[in-house]
Amino acid sequence: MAPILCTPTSQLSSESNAAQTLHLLQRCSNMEELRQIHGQMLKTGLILDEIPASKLLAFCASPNSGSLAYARTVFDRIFRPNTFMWNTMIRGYSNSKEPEEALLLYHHMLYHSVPHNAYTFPFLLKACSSMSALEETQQIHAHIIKMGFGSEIYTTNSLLNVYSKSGDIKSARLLFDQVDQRDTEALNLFHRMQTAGIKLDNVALVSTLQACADLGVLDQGKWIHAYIKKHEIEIDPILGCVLIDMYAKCGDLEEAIEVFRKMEEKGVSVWTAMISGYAIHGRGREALEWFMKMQTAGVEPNQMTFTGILTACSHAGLVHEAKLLFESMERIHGFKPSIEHYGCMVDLLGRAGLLKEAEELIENMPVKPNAAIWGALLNACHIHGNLELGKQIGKILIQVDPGHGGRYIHLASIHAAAGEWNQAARVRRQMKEQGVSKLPGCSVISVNGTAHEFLAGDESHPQIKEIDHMLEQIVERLREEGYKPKLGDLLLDLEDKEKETAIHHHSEKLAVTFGLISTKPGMTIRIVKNLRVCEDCHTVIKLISKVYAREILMRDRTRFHLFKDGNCTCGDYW
DNA sequence: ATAGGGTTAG
Repeated sequence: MAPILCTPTSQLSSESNAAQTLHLLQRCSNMEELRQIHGQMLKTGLILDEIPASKLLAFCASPNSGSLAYARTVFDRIFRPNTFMWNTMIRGYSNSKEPEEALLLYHHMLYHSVPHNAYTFPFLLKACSSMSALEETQQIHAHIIKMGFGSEIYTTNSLLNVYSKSGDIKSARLLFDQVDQRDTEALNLFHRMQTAGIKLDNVALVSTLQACADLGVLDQGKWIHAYIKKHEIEIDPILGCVLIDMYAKCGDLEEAIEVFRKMEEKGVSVWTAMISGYAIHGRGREALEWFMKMQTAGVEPNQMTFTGILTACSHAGLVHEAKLLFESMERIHGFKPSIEHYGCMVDLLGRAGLLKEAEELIENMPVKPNAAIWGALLNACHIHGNLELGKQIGKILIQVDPGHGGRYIHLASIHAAAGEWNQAARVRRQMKEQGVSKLPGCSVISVNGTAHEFLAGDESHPQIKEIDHMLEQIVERLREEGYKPKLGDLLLDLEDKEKETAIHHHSEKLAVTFGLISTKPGMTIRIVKNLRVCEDCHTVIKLISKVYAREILMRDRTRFHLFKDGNCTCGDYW
C-alpha cells in the first residue's frame, strides 16, 4: 500500500463527511468501532485529512485504549506525520511497556527535522523517567535548551522530575553536584527556572526535597525551604511531610520541629514523619512522647505510625514499650501487624540480644518471612556473636537474595569472626562466581556548602596528603588512649600491617579526618555514609569525639550516630 | 493532547 500524505485541507473529502467522522471518532468507545471508522476513512479518502487522522491516532494510542500496535500501523502509513502525530506516538510509548520506542521515535523525528512543540518533551521525559535513562535525559535536556523550550513550565518540571527520580542517588547527585561543579545541568536548570521567573510548584518541590533527604544534603534542603518561604508557597500536608522528613534525614530535628509547629493542618502523616524522624536519631523516649501527644491531639495512628514508633523503640532498645505497643495494635487500634511490623519486632528483639524470642516470633508469625526479616535476625547474630545461627541464616539469605552483595559480606564476616578463614574465603568466591559485587562504601562530608566524597582507600581528594598526615597523627594519638585496630573480621588476604592500612583508609575515617582539618574547632562534623558504619570506624570516631572535643553526626544506612565525649547515641548497637 | 506528590522494618 502506498504511504498516505495528510494535508490540512484534503480535496477528496467533503466537509460534511469530515464533520460526521470527527463526531463518530469522538463517540467511539472500542477498537471494533474504530476499525470500521478507519475503514471508512480509507475508503472516502478522509484519512488524508490531518485533523481526523490525528484524532484517529490519538484514540488508538491513548493509554486506556490499549491498541498502540494499531496506532503504529496507522502512523507508519502516514507519509509526513505532523508534530501532533509524532507526539501522540511518543506519548503512547511513554505509557507502554516499551518506553525505549519513544526515544527511537524521537530520533526519527529529529532525523526528519519535524518541529517540536511544548508537548513533545514532557511525553519524552516521561519515557526517560520510566526507564531511568539518565544519559538520554541529559542529551534531551541539551536539545530542550537548544530548541528554546528551556523555560517551558511542563518541560522543566518534567526534567526536574526525571533528574530527582531516576536511579536513586545517581540522578539526584546530578542535581546537587552543583556544589562542586558549578556548571552541572541541574543547577542551570534551577537558575534558569528562577531567572525566568518560573515558580516551582508543590509537586516539583516534593521531588526535589526527597532527593535532598536521600542524599542527606542539608544545605540544599535549607535552600529549598528558603525558596518556599520566599515565594510564600503554601506548605500543604504532603509538602510538610517531606520537609519534615528532609530535615530529620539531614540531621536537623530541631528544624523539623519548627516546620511541624508552623503547620496548620497536622494530619497523621505529619505526626508520623516526626516520629520516624526521632526514630532514626535513636531518640526513642521522645518518639514515644510524640506518639502520646498525637493521640491526645485526637489523631489516630495508622500502620505507618506504628512502623515508625516500633523502629524508634528498636533503635533505643525499648523492648518493654515496643511489646506493649505491638500488642495494642490489634487490640486497641484494630490493625493486623504487617510484615514491616514483624520486621521491627524481630530487629528489636534481636538487637536486645533476645535471639530466641526473635526466632520464635518468626516461627509463629502468620506471614511468610522475607529477606528483611532474615536480615534483621542475621544482624542480631552478628552483633551478639551467635555464630551458629548466623551461619544458618546467612545461607538462607543468600538463597533468598542471591544478587545482594551485602548478604555474602555479612556471612563471610561471621565466618571470619569465628576464625573460619577458609569458609569466609569460600563465601567470597561464591559471591564472585555469582557475579555479585559489593557496593563500595562511600562517605560524604559537607564543608561550607561543598560536598566532599570519599571512598575507601581513595587518593583522589586534592588535599589527600594533608588528610593522610593528619590520619597518622590521629591513629598515634588514639593508640595512646588504648585504641587497637579491630582486624578480626576484615576479609582481605593481607598481612596485619596492610590490613591496618586498609582499615585506616575506610571512607568514614577519611571523611572525619578531612572534617577535622577543614572546619573550625568546636564545629559539628556532619557525615553521610551509604552503608552501615564499620565497627572499627565507630570505635575510632568515638575516641576522636573525646580526644579532639568534637561532636560528629553521622548518618549511615540505618540511622544517625551522634558521637560526643567518647560515646555514641546508638549505644553501640546498629 | 501535556509532567509531577508523602511519611514505613533490614
